[in-house]
Amino acid sequence: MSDKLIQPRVLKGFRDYLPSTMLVRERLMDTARRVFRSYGFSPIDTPALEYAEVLTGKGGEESDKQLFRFQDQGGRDVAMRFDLTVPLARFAALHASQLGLPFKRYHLGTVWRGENTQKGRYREFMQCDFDTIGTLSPGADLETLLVIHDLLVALGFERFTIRVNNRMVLNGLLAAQGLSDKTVGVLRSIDKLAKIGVEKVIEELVERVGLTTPQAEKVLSIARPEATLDDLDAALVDSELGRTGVERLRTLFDTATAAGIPRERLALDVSIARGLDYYTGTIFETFLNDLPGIGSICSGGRYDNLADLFTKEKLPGVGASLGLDRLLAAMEELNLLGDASTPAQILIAYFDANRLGDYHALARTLREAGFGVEVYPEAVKLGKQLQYADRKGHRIALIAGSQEFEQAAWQVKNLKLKTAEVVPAANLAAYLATSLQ
RNA sequence: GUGGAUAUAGCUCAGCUGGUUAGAGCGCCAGAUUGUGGUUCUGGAUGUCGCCGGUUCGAAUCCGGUUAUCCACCCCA
Repeated sequence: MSDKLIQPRVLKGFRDYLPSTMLVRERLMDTARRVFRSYGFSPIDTPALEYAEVLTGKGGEESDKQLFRFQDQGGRDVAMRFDLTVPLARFAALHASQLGLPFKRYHLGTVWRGENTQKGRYREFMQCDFDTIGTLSPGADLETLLVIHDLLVALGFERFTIRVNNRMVLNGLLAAQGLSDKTVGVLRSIDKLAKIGVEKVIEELVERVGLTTPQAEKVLSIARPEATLDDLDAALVDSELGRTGVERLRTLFDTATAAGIPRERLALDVSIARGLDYYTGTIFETFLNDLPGIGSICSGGRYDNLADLFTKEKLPGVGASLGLDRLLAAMEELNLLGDASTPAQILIAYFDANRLGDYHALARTLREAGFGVEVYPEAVKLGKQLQYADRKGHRIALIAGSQEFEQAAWQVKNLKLKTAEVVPAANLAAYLATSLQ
């Protein structure tokens, strides 16, 4: 053998997933799929690798810088997808004629960004996107909000806030004052509101963005967190665009409430900007109340011109993206991850060395009845097998030796409750079903 | 991409101004207990001190580089 070993390692920002993490990760994915499908979204998939020109140009300079980009073996200029929205635009432009509009799809996929890492920020991570394209209706905006809400609830969260904004509001305000060219700078500054406070933001708007003090104060009058829709209307008397945005927000809040979304989970927040330049209307960001610092775990919005680069056909859309791996990091931080590392709830002990066939016969019967069952592979002493079951997170251990086989019964040990009971083989499946509920 | 901090056993960390065989707690393994797990007791194993190089009689300790992680900026899921 070679005496020089290769160091086992992974790239910065890339990670291995152990069973205890992966079990949760797959459960989150299953939940997301279930919720998306329940609203009628259909699955699609697209390649991880695209022509670089497909991915550049739409997300802005920042995303171009973060692309993993290289030449393939045929000399083509290619890049790893940076998100799932731009590939959707390409996909929709390519297949528009077969899709039928409006088109609702979901897409769970890995994306890659060459940015610096931090907790909850990786270079490879999974996004769970859902979008509705081909309609300008406020109904689609509402449905997007409902999906975000129901998704979070289905994932087991209760304390979260969906912050809602509409890009027209700020754009309208700035346009009315001839400040349209300063939009990006203004957004960047007011995005820091929660971190650095009102005064610092005004300072920055004046010194770095170049607004006058009254203009900066006007911007802050609508961007501050306590602002209400009525405040917005008052500030936007001379901007039709801005008032349209406020009207959209009002409709969204009203219909969401009518549809049964608890009002305390929604917040108006004109300061959320979203970096990606393609959003044109409604914008969503979702924060966990118990861990806001990790950032938005589900973001999205309305983009009315996404496919413009690829087709002359008008393809507006609205949707959002769940950051599965960031959510996972948040759950780890909040101690919401279980420690089970097996998907099988039942372990059958290999107790009597001559009964291997009997143990596996029972395992197969129980699997047919829908249980996850593992048979311990070696006939080692019982204590060791139980310890294994305990550590792996099996909930039930089934044990049978000569005594049990004589009475056609199984000892059922509940590892969590530390109880044991002898159950006739005929009743076993029913007994397990109730105790595993 | 910019600035800063950190890197010692599976985990959390100690190791003072460089000095012989690098430590603790938890965990792990074995036994007490050859039909029963998380408690207790007894015993045991564990480390290229992130990696590469330099200074030195001598480096976990000092210096340089490198890689990774964390924090801030930027940005974002």
